[in-house]
Amino acid sequence: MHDEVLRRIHTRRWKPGELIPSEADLAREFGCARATVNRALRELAEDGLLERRRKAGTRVAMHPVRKATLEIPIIRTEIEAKGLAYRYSLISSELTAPPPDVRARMQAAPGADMLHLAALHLANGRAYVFEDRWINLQAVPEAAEADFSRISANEWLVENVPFEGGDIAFSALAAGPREAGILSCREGESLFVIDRSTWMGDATITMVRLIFAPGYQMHTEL
Amino acid sequence: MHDEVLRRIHTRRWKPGELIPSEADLAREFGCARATVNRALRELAEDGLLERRRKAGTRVAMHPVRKATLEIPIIRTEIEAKGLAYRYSLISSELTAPPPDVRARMQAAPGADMLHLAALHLANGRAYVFEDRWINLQAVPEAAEADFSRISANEWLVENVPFEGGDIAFSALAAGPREAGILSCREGESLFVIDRSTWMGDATITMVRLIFAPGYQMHTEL
DNA sequence: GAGTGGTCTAGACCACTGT
DNA sequence: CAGTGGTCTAGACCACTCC
Repeated sequence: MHDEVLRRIHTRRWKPGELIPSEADLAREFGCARATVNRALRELAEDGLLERRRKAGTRVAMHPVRKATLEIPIIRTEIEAKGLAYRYSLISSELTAPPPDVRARMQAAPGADMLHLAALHLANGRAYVFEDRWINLQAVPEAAEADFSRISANEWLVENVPFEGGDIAFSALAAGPREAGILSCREGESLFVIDRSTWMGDATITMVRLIFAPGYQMHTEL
Repeated sequence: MHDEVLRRIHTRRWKPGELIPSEADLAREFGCARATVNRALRELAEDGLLERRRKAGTRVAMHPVRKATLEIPIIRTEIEAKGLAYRYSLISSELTAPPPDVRARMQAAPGADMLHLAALHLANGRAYVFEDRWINLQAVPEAAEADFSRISANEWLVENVPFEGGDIAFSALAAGPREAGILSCREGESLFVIDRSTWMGDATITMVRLIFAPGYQMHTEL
């Protein structure tokens, strides 16, 4: 069912922009229940291949906005999945007041201290990614007790703190003196960067910047 | 239903790694049909929050591999969605034999020419992204007739050529002389890059490298 | 073998929305 | 207001996989 509809889209029997038969008609044509048709069409709509509106019917998407699904793994898992040896090193950990931009984006109380961590993840002994993170202790008080010299905040948070949502931004950054020193690369080299923040309820839990060593590629399929 | 299960995960009433009741049990508890429970749990499993195995049952994911869904829009649409004026400029178009790495990745016949395009997309008159693309004319012969000085290959392909899948890689690149010239930036500046290829059946349709002007961020939510 | 999820059927009511 | 998709019920059979 799902596959047959997909075939009709790919073979252009149903062309982009075209209205396709209603669920009831398709159920009759395929000799199956409407629920089956509904599920197939709903899945294809979630994949961006169909556009559905009540009363108006179902159309083949004019511009199939393909959605790439990025899996965001724990860094240790990502490195070990490549068959490399993982090592982790805490660079610094301090309780301090965040700079204004961080405080603003985390909607934190003016006087409150936060946990600021810097750490390096290594693959086969070579710098892989530098993690610069702020943790909101008002939202996650138990983070004050965690031993981030043993386990990375990345891993500890995923295992211990549930979250409802967050946002991610990907960009490129030229290595400054600090990044060059930590990642053992030349100043000015082009580095891949992920900025991420996660929230639960109305509290921002953590903000992190991941700066990857030169040559890093993030890969996914369509 | 879906939301209530989500609540139980977030409030840790069901903890990571824990086995939750079977669909039949939950249907009794919630006083609803098993199909309803099934749909809710299936969706949460697709989001990476649950792990399901026949006979073994359903568990709360230990490491909730959150999946960020990237929407890959047409460049014109992306620029216009930001409220900026879109302009497009074809830099070069030639029919030529691809370099060995391109030919290898596209699994093309040794002697075959391909269409090689270079183009610039502008937002409010400023360089936004440089598009360097190869199109496999064996897979898409009608591309030879298209007028890529009028419509970008990006847009033409999305509208005219269906595809089954592809892969995307994101990385960072230091601007060389060519990129600096085209994107009006300094040599050595750090640029965000997307490499994408798409296929249909067993033929690779196109390979494209998108090099974005400095400061570009790709953004999504979790 | 037994218990789980995966998928389907047949039917129902509802919510939205274009005409 | 009529037609569409959105969601649900109650029941069934099957496929897989752990024991």
